[in-house]
Amino acid sequence: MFDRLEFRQLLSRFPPPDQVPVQPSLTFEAVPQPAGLKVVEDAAEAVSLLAGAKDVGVFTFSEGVGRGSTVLGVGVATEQDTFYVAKQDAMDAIATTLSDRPISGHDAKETELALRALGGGRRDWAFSTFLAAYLLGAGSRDPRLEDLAKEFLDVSLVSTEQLLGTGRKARKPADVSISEAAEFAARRAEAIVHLRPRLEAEMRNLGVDYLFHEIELPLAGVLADMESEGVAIDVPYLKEMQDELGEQMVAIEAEVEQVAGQKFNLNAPQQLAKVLFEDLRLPVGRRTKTGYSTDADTLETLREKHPIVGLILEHRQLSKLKSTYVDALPQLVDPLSGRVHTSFGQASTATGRLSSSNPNLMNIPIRTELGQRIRRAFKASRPGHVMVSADYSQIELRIAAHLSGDPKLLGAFAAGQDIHTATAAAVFRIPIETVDPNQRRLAKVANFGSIYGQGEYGLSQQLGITGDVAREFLAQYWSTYAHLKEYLDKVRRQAREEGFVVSETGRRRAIPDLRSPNFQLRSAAERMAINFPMQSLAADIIKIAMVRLQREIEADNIEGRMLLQVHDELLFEVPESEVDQFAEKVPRIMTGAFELATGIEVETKVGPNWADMRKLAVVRA
DNA sequence: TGTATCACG
DNA sequence: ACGTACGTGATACAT
Repeated sequence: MFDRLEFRQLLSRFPPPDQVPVQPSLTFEAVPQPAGLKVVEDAAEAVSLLAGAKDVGVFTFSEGVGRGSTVLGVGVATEQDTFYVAKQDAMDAIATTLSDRPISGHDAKETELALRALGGGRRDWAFSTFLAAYLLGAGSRDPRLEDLAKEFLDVSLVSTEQLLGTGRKARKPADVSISEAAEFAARRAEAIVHLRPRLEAEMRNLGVDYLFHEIELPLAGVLADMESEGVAIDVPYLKEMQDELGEQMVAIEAEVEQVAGQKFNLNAPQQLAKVLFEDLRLPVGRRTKTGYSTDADTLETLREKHPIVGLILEHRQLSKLKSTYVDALPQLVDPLSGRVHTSFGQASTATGRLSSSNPNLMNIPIRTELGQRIRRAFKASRPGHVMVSADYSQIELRIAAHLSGDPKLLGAFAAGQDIHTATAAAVFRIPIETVDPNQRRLAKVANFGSIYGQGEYGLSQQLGITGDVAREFLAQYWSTYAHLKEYLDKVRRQAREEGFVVSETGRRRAIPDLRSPNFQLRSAAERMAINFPMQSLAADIIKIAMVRLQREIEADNIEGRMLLQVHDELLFEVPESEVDQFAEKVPRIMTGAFELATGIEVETKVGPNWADMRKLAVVRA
């Protein structure tokens, strides 16, 4: 998103909010000349070098990433010393000694996992250059330590690419000499210690210090816990499904060959487009950069025109779900734990949401019958345990009501009404009891569209109605929620003036295209600006809840564990004996995480797996 | 490496 | 007249 993170430039796009005092000048003492770098072999000596240090910076040098990595050495820096430890007993001693004191690192979650692998316990983190840079830059790319050191310290660190090389000349971390590894890791630890006061000042200046200390930094440890915990999947069950789906796909492929009169690769959009639009002469819909679009929306409009279309849509679904989940998940089971361990991205989104990768457990299917079958594979595996889930109801629309103060929207939430039904009643001016399912569907699409900045055309496409009908519907919608409209217009206007947006918690997003002369780019930027305050506050509310929940779970010394977060949902694996405790704890903390004018509603469920769950309670507070 | 597609909130 | 809903990550294909 941002070309080679130009932090100074970025910061200039982020003037501080009025209520935060502007520091007259952010100047710092010069970075001390690099001190002599020691390679320490003796465990007792390594530990003694930590005595009396105010801050300890740590950079672990590992083979592999995340949980499964092997730590090859640890770079450590204090105000006095910079050293590197590569001998196992000395690394273990360092990790243990650092267990009971806050330390500074680059990526706190990754370093935490590495230190735990060395036998260190949980710790509180004092600082993370990675998370600070994320909050300062609000970019969507992973902030790199060498860029920060260059920008804020004018120090050139050896980059990972320089150390290991790229392409076929690349070498493994294990093949790096001790002295090179020491220079790499210890200088990084040193840079972390030197960066800390500078980045802390920048964060205070920008008003993101609350977010940093109260949310992101403690969350890093929670995410490390969740990644370590993992989630069990039923591998034999998925293997069975693999065969079944494979057979179904082969059958459909044969049918398609019959109907089309030729054999081709159904997964290749270009081949498919040729068959549909040239050979079978079906009416062309949307176009892409490279040719005819064959996406599901387009194919759906052709369903009645030719029997091949339905077959292709079915094959698409099977192929997607089989390759992405049924085939992939069993291969990602960790042989040691027997579970899958995702990686949560804590600094990879522009809105403050988390992301999940390797595997992505935030997009496990749920909407279709086949999707439900896949979700069923995620199960409570420990004896006597069950899954408990808790999700926020309509959190973004509640936030929209809260931020806009729209009386109609607030009133509907206050009355405990189904928000889409209430919207339909108001827009169609009919009694709420008489709203039919189609009217509710229209209202639901409009409600979601409004928080994404959707316009008339988008709505008409989404609903399959004409532009005229969409215009009339939207006119009624916006006259119903006139205050919401006013609020969204204000966000758009202010964003355009300032070039960035700020959330309730102080989270920021720079959107340079807000000033683009190009209508299309500018419009897209405005939609991002409109959505940001709602999506990002929702992200922060659940993050606050996660931090508080994990603290309470630890303090109460109970067995149940937080496993996953999926934007507005938390998933736990708990002993049956603790279900009542979680059913009280989880909604209390989730609803108490932030005060919204609408109140917050949380629904809890329990069951043997992630698909078959019965409702426990709906808690409003 | 880029594009199209589609899984989720 | 423009083009058309926000935020992600994984897969397969084509280059």
